[in-house]
Amino acid sequence: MTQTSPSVTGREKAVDALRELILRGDFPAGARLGEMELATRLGVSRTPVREALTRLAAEGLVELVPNRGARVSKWSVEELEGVFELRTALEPKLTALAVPKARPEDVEELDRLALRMVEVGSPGPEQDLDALVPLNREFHGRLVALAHHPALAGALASAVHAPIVLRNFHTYDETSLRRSLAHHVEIVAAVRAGDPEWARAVMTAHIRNARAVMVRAAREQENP
Amino acid sequence: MTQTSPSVTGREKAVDALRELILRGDFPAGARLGEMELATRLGVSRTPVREALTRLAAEGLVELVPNRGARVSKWSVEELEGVFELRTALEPKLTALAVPKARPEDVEELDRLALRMVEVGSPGPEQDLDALVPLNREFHGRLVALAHHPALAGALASAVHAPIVLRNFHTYDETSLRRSLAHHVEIVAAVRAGDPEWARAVMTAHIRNARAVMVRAAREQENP
DNA sequence: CGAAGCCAGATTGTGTGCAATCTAGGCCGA
DNA sequence: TCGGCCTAGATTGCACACAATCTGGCTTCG
Repeated sequence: MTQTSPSVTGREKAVDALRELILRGDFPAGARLGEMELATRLGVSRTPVREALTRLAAEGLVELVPNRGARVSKWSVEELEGVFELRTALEPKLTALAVPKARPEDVEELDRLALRMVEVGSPGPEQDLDALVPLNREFHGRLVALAHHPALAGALASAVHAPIVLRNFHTYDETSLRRSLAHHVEIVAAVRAGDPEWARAVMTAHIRNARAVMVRAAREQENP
Repeated sequence: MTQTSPSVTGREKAVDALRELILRGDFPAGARLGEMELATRLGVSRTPVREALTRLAAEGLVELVPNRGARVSKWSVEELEGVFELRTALEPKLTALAVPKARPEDVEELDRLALRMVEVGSPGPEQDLDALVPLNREFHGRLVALAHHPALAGALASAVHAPIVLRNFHTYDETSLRRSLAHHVEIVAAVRAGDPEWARAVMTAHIRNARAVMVRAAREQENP
C-alpha cells in the first residue's frame, strides 16, 4: 500500500486543514460540521469538503450519518480503552523497530524534543501545558517514522487520532505528567543505547500511564 | 468511534459494491478504475463513485493519485510482510478475546465453517479452491466479531483486505493448505475448550503459515 | 534517425442546481 | 395543558456542466 502523493488538490488541502482544525480542538467533540459552513471557512465549494469529510470519517475523526451530516467523533470510555489496547499492541513494537534504524542525528532530535517537553511541562512560571501537545505529537511521530513500517504505522494512526476528546495535558495530575515526560527521556536513552527491548518496555509503560489518566478523565466527564 | 449507520445512500451502496468487486477479484491488482466506467457499471453518477473511491483509498484497497485517477492497490513483498506482521500483532489477540464470549451456537457455526472448508479443500473430485475464499472470510470475520472490540477489529480490517493480490487458495501447496485447514479446526477446538491461550497460539501459527505461502508467491510474481 | 515540443482527446477536479430528507416550530384536537 | 400531526426552512444527496490537468501520438528540428 503506497502512500497517497503530496497534497496539491483542493480536497487534500481540505482534508489536512480540517484534520488540523479538529486535532487542535477548534471544534469540540460532538460538534456539528455543516458542509456549507466548512466550505466558506476553507474557501472552497461543498464538493471537496464532502470528500474531505468522507475521508476523515474513514479515519475515524468524524462520524457521518446519512442525510444528517457530519459531527466530530465522540468516544465512550469503552472505545477509549479499546484504542489504548490497540496502541499497546502496536506502538511498543514500532518503537523497538525504530531503535536500530535511528541515526545519531535522529537521536539528537528526539533528545531535544524530550528535554524541551520537560522544560515546558515542569511546574513553575515557564509551564505551558498547551505547548506540550505539538511537541508530543512530533516526538511520537518521529519515533514511528523511524520504524519505516507503513502497515503498522497506518494502523496506529487511527488510534492516536482517536483520543482527541482529551487532547490537552491539563487532565494530567502532576505525578502522571512528570512520569510521562520522564518516559520520553528514558526512551531516548534506550534508543541511544541501541536497546530495543528497553525502548519497547518504556513505551508500553508510557502508554499504560496515559491510558490510566485518559480513562479516569473520560469517566469523570461521562459521570460528572 | 461509532459505526456508521446501515447503507441506504447511494454512496454506501457504491462503497460496498465496489469493495466486493475488488475483493472478489473482478479487477486485477493495478487495474485502472475510471470514474465514468464505474458510474455506469453501478448505475449512479460520478459523485457517489468518487466518494466511494476516497473511502476505499482510506481503507487501502485502492490508490488515489491526484489528476490521474484510481487503481487497485498493488502490494510489494515488503508491504505484504508488513501486513502480516500487523495481522500477527492483532488477530491472535482478537481470537483470545473471542474465546470467553463465544456461546455454544457460535462455536457450532465456526465448527460448521471449519469442517466445510476441510471438505471443499481436500484433494479429490469435490475440491473447489475458489469456494474456500468466502468461507475463509466468514470464519475469520465471525471470530473477529465475537471479540467485540471495534478498535482492534478496525485496525485489522485494513490488513486482511490487503493481500488481495493473492486472494485465492491456488497458490497454496498441498501441505500448507492441509495445515491451514487443520488450524481452523483446531481453533474451534480451543474455543470450545474455553482456552484463549490455545486459540491465540494456533491463530499465530495460522497467520505465519499463510505469510510463508503468500510471501513466497509474491516473490515469484515479482521475479518470474 | 532520434529527441524534444506540442496538440488533441480523454479524464479528473470543482462548482452549482435541483430533488429528497430531516428538524423545528406551530397548530389542532383531546 | 399536553400530545400528536403537519408544514416550512434548512441541509444533505445526487447529477451534471465546465475548467484544469494528464496521456499519447504526431510533428518538427537538429
